[in-house]
Amino acid sequence: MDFQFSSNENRPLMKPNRKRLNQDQIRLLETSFNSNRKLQVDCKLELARRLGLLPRQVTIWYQNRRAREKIHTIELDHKTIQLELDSVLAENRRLEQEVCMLKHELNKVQQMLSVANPSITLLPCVNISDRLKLP
DNA sequence: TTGTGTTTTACGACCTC
DNA sequence: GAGGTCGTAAAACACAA
Repeated sequence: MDFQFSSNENRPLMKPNRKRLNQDQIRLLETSFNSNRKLQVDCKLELARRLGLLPRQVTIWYQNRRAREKIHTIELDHKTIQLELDSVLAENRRLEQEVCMLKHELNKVQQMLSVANPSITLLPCVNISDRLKLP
């Protein structure tokens, strides 16, 4: 394996000259990953042998693949929650409109009653709607 | 080209069993 | 202690300007 060195001679970096895995290597790793998210030792050694990689590289690939899957899952969850939130907000708007309309109707009925019988005490509709509010 | 954003490989620190 | 996650560096790559 090729190595490159840091320009800082006090702290030489031993970083391997990285090469991306080819499509065949990725295909085999993906197939293996889909059958088991956790890498067994014997499986790692077999994969490394078949792919011409170091067992350490197979380990790293699995770690990174799990991390990518986790990010993908979180993104999907986020989208799902966002859709649910949008739906709840839409329902909330609809209910608010309904409350407003009912308050209006109640007002009209109270007005009609008070005209028909002035001795009736009007209910403050604002209090009625307040009772509908959740804590 | 080249500047820039994204993806992939690799590793160290820390955690769990 | 082996192997996991998490955060990150940096190489590899894609692509617009």
